[in-house]
Amino acid sequence: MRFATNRNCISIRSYDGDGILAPLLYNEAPLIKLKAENEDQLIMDIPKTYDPKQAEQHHYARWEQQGCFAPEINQDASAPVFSIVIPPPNVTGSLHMGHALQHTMMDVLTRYKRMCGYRTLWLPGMDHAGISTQLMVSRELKKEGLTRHDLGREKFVERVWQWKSESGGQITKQMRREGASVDWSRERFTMEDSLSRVVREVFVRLYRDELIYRGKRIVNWCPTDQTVLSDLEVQKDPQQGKLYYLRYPLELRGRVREIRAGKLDEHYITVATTRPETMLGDTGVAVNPTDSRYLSLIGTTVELPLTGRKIPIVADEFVDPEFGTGAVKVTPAHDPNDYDIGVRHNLPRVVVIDQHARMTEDAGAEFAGLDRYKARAKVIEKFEELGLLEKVIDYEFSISKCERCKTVIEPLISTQWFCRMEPLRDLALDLMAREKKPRFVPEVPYEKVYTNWLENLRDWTISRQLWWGHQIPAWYTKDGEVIVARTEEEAREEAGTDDLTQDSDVLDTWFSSALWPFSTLGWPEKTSDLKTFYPTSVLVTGRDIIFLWVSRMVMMGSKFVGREPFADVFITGTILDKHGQRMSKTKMNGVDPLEVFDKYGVDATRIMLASAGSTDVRWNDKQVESYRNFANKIWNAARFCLLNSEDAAVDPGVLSTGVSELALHDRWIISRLHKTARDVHDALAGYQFHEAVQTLYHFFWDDFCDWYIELTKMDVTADETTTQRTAARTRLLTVLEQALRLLHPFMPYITEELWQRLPGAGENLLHQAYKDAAPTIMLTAYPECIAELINEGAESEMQAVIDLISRARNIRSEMNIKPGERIPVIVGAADERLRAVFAANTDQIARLVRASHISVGERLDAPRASARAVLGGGAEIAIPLEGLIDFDQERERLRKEQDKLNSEAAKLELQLANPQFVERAPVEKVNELKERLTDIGQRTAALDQMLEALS
RNA sequence: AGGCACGUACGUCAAUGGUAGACGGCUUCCCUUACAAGGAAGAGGUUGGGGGUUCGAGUCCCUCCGUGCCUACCA
Repeated sequence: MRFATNRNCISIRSYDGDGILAPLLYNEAPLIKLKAENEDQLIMDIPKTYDPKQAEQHHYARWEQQGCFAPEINQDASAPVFSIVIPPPNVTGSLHMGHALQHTMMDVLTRYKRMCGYRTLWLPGMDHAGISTQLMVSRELKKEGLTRHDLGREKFVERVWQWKSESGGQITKQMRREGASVDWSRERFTMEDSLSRVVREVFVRLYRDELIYRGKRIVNWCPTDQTVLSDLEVQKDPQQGKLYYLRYPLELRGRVREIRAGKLDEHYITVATTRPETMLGDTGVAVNPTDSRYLSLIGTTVELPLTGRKIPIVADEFVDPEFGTGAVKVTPAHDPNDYDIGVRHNLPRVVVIDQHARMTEDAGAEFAGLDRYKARAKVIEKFEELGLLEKVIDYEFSISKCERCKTVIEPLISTQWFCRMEPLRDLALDLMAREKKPRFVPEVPYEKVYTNWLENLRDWTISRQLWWGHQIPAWYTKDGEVIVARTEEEAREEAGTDDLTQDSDVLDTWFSSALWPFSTLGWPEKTSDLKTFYPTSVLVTGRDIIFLWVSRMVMMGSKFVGREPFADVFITGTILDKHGQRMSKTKMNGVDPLEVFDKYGVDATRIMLASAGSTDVRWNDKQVESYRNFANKIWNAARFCLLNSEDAAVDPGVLSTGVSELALHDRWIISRLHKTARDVHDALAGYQFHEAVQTLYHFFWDDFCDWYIELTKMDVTADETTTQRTAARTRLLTVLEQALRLLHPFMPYITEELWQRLPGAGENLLHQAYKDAAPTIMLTAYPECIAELINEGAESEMQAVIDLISRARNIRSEMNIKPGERIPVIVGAADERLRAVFAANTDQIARLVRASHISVGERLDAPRASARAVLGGGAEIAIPLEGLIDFDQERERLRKEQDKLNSEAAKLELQLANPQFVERAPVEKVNELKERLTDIGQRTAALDQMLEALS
C-alpha cells in the first residue's frame, strides 16, 4: 500500500475504481494503518469536509444484499419482535416531505430496535391508488388521442400494469436513497394476486355476515371521474355564492277564503335555495311543525312553477325556522337532506340531473340536455319573467368537491355497495374502552378525535365506477339474482349456471388498505409471519388519514384476526412551507426531499426531520444546514481520532473495567455516555424523537468534541509510543465508536462510513443476535446504560474544572488579552477536594486557557493588579495583569457580578423566609434553595475580598 | 355552526407545577496542527392581554385578543 502525499493528505484506497467498497474493508487488515515516512504527515484519505454523497453511494446496496434488513438476520430464537408495516404510498407517487418525515421516524425506530436485538421487520409496499392511477394512465392515453373506452376494460387494465412496471413505484427507489431499512423481500402491492385473494375473502365473509349490502341511496357523485365517492373523499370548500328566494304559488282550493285577499305575498310560499336548478325536481316543500307562520299551510299543496307539478307542504323537524324563509324546497333525488325528508314523508323522487351533471328529460323539454349551471341561469331567468323571483342575496356557504379533481360533487341516487359500520365500529370502540388500544401518541388530541369520529360513523360506500382496482366479487344471473363468491367458479357452482355477469364496479382503494396489516403477512393462512409479526408494534402516519385508514384497519383487524393491528399509533406533525402553509402540488410550494438530500445530505435531512417530532414545523433550510454542520463535526471528530489511532483499536472493555483508575475526564465521559444512552432509550420509548436528537447532539458536540477530545488531546497526541498513549487512544476510539452507534438510527450513512474505518471494528463488535453477519454498525448493539458507570461525583468535579476554564476564558476575553498570549493563572480553593481536582488537572486547564503556569493554593494569593473571579464552592481565580489592568474598570466588573448575585440571593431569601413555602414545598426543593444561597454567600464574600484587594 | 389545538428571544422551535433553553441569526475576537460547515466570549425574554387556583404558573382554571386544524345535513 502506497500513500500519495500532498500537503496534509495521504490517501489509501478504500474504494476500488468503480466506487464499490473493496472487500478488504470488512475482514482484512485494519483500514487505517498508516505509517508515512514522516510521522508528522500522518493523515489518511479523510477529507476535511464531509461529502455525504460518497457515503450514500455504497452502504445501502451492501446492507440490502447481505440481508441486514430482513428479520431472518437475527439468530436469536427467543428475540423479542418489533414490526412496522409502511403506510403504502401510491404507486403513482413520488417522494415528498411527508414521506421523508414518516420514513425517517419509522427507520429510526426500526434501526434502533434492531440494534437492541429485536427480530425486526419493516414491511414495505405500495397502494394501487384506484382513481389516481386510472387518471394518470388515462392522461397518457389522451396524448395518443385515445380514451380508456377505446381500449376497453381488459386492455386498459393491462395498460395500467404496463405503466406500473415501467414508471410506477418511483418511490421505492427513493426510499433506498433515504436509507430506509425495509425488508424488500417482503414487498407487497395491494393489487397483487395474494392480496386480491384476501380482499375477496374479506368481502365474502362480510357479505355473509350481512355487513356488506347493495342498495339504492343518495351518494356523492363526481361528474368528471364518473364514480361515486365516500364522504371522506369529498372536500368542503367555502364559496362565495348566492341565495335565491323563489316564490311557489299556493294552491289554496277550499281554504282560499281563509286567506285575506289583496296581498300578493299571501298567495305564495317563498323558499330559499343555493341551487335553483334543482327546483325542477322538487316534490315537496317542508316547514318546521312548530312554525306558526306556516301552520295553516301544512297539508296544502303548491303548484311548482315551470313544471306545473302539484307538490305538498309537509312538516319536518329538520327545517330551521330561523334560516331563510323557514320554508325549504325538497328535492329528494338531488340532496342528501331532502332525500331523508323524502323518505320520511313518502315523497316521490324526480331525477332531473344525470351522471354528467346535465339536465334529464324529466327536467322538461326546455331544460333537457343543459349543463347544470346553464340550467340554473335559465331557471332564474324564467322565475324573473314570471315575477316569482323574490330576491337574490350574497351568501357564503361551503360546497362539496371531489378531493382529486375538484369538480363540484353532484348528489345522485344510485345503486351501490355499502359496508355497514355499526358492528365494526363497536369492535374498535370496545377495544379503546376496554384495553385502551391502540395507544395514540400524542394521546391528546388524537385519541379523542378518533373515538368521536367512530361514534358518529355512517355506512361506507365501498363501490367505485372505475376499472383499476379490485373488481367486486359479485355475479348476477339473468334473473338478477346476486351471488357473492370468492371466485367465478365458486359463483357458478352456487348459481348452477355459467351464465353470469360480474359486477363491473371495483372496491374503494381504502378497502384493501384497511386489510394491509394482515393481508401482507399472509392471512387468512396461519403463516409464521402472521404469528410472529401481528399485531405490529407501531403505526407511524399523518393525522389526515386517522379516519380514512387507521380506524378502518383497527376495525378490520379486530374483525378478522381478532386483535388490534398495531399497539401504538404515532402521529407525526406536518411539514409546512416557509409561510406556514401546507405544501401542495397545486400551490407549487413543496420542497423536494431529493433536492435537500443533494444539497445537505440524507443524514442531515433525516436527523432534522426526526427532531421535528410530532409538531408541525415550518420548513427552513437553515435547520438542515445546522445538522449538515453537525455531520461535518462528526466527520472531523472521527478524523481526529483516526489520525491518532496508531497502535490502538476499538475495545469496549476499556470503558467498563478498571474505570475507577482512570483520569477525571475519562470517568466523566463514560458517565456522560451512559446518561446519554439512558436518555435516548427513554426518549425513544415514548416516541420523543426531538428529545433523543437534542440529547445526542449535545453529547456529541459539547461533551465529546468540545471537552473530551480537548482534554484527552495531550495524551493522545503524545510523540512517544507509550502504553499510556495507546490506552488514551483506545478509550477515545471506543467512546467515538459508542457515540456512532448511538447516532446510527438517525444518521445511518455517516456512522457506517466512519465505523468501517475504525481500527478494531469488526465482527467482534456485532450484537450477539447477529454474530455471524458481516460487520456493520447497524448490527452492533445499541449502547445500554450501565447505572454503575454513571458517576455523579466525576460529573460535578468535571463541572468545576469546566467552570474554572470558562471563567478564565471570560476574563481573557473581557480584558482583551491576545489569544496567543500565555498568562499565569492563580487558583485559590479552601475546599480540599476541589483543590485536589484542580491540582490533578492543571495541565489540561493550562492548555485550554492558554496559561503559562497555574498555581493552586488554599487561598487566593495574587498581586493587586489582577483580574479576579469567583467559582462555585468558594473557589477563586485571579489573572495577574500588571500594567494592563484598569482598576476602576475591574472594580466595576466585580461589582456588577456582585449585584447580580445579590439580587438572586434576595429572591432566595424571600422565598425561604416564607413559612408556607418551607412547610409545603418538598424538602429537596427547600434544601436545593438553601444550598444555592450558601454558595452565593460564599461568592459574594469572595468578591468583597477581591474588591478590598483592589482598593 | 360546533369541536380541538396553538400564541415563549429577531426567526424556527424546546421546557413531568419548581432558578425560562436549543439551533440559526446578531456583536467582539481568533485561519490555535480534527473541523472557518470551526473555536472563544457576549447581547437578546415582566412566556399575546387581563383575572384566578397554588408556598410556587410558560405549564392548571376563567376571560378577551390573535392564528391554525378538524368535523358538520342549515336549504
